[in-house]
Amino acid sequence: MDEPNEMQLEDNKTSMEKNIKRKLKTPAQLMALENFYNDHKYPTEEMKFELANELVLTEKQISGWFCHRRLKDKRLMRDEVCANNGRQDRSSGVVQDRGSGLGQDSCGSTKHGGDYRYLDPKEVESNGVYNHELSVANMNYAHTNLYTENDSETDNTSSENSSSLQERLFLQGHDPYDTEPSRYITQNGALPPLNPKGYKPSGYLKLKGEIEHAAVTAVKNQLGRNYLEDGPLLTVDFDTIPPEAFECQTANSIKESYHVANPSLAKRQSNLNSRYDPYFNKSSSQDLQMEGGDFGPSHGSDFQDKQDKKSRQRIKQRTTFQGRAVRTNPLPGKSFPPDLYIDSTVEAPAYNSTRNHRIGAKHGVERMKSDSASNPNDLYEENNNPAIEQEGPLLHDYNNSNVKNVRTSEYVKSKPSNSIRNSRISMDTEERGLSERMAKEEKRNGIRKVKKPSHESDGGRIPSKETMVAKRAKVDLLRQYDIKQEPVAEIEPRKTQRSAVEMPSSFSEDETAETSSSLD
DNA sequence: TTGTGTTTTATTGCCTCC
DNA sequence: GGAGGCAATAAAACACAA
Repeated sequence: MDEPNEMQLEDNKTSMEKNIKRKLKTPAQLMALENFYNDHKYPTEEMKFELANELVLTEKQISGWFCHRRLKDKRLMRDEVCANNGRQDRSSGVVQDRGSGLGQDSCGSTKHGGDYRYLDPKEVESNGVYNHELSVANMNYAHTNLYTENDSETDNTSSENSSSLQERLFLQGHDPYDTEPSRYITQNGALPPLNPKGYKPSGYLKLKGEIEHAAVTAVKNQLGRNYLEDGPLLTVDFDTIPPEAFECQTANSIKESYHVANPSLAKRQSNLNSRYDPYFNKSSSQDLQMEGGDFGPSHGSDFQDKQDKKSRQRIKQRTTFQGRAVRTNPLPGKSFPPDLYIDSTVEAPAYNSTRNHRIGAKHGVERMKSDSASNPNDLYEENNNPAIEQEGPLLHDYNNSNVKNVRTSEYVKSKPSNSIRNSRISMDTEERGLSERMAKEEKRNGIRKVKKPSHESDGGRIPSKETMVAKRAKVDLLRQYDIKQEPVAEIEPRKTQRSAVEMPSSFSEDETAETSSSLD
């Protein structure tokens, strides 16, 4: 009777002893996991096994990581919903209509009616997509294949996997939640067809997208050239729009929406950025060195450290990453998807300011670069880690996965961003993928007693999806394209703009709704 | 240098589904 | 009943401010 317990205790002991110090995943592992997670949020056993083998992790670790990763997304979504609800309360019905009939519910859950109820998260995330032989090394290729396959598919939102949908949407520049100015509004202010390629989101995406299009279009039209010609002007001038334009204080509310609705958000965003910036800045400064062709000699020196610190402090005050690496094709030999260029050239620079934060966001993976630059020997703690020894295979594959990476960066890039939106980006997929589960969760939560006030419910958490996206974007771009960042000095002029945190960088849904509501 | 806050990882228990 | 997933929790790792 007690034996199993004792055995268990012993096992736990040993396992605890083994894991006295929990080990952080190596950047390579994280990157692989993240990339894989993009495609398969619910990996099958086989997938986990393969992943575990490839990454030299246990299946348990893989499972745990995915589990936590999902939780993380979920949490972000929850926060976002909370934040949105807070703001929506102050806005008029347009916003709320947006979710009508869609089972929009209160903070912490997303019940989706319509098409998504047919989605089985598991099936969608794993089986539905995973038709390729799995190998971490092939993940990106699989992804690519998935793309092309889906592109040729007819619209069947209810049956397609959410990831592919998401990707396709992004690939086509049609984030249903998003309204990218360069795409969604033409020079004459008319709405372009929702889907030039024939894809049309159904259900929630469809309704939401259309509503937003109308709303956004209205605002965009009103803002006129500033918006159409140059994004940043929009945000910069946004504050100066006479109150009459919005019939009352909404002009301010737009500007302050984030702070008002969720002051902690801005604060946390700020914290986040400040926290993450150094990582990037570090790499940034190193990139500058790299640009000069000076890679190694100063690594690890005190001088270097001090310089880094100083430069970090200086650069931290600036806009760090302008996504220019994406804007200019760093690899003349390699083709960038047209979207990228369109996006880069046409997209309102206002987005850049926010993108800066996103791309500049730190993550362990990001450190991979900076660390590798600063201390090659310290790239990985585990020199004996086969996965790292396989850095060849592992990283090499990523290096080869241009399409994937471009997609990823595009994924980041093409989105007008703020912390709220960032969450949504990932949730587009996951909400649907998890909708069923979430519904159950809802159900369960109604019955289940909360043991403790969860820290998750503070509603102020900064979506680290942002960091994920930023991480991927930066790492992918920098690593795979060996991008040389442009000197900060070139970027500096933008620092006159308010930070992404402070200003609504784009027509996010809420802002749009607020403005459009007053337009009515 | 230290305290604080955040993120990440690991573990455990419960629930749902097959 | 087992497997898988989620939520809660603890703790390590990390970054930043004072």
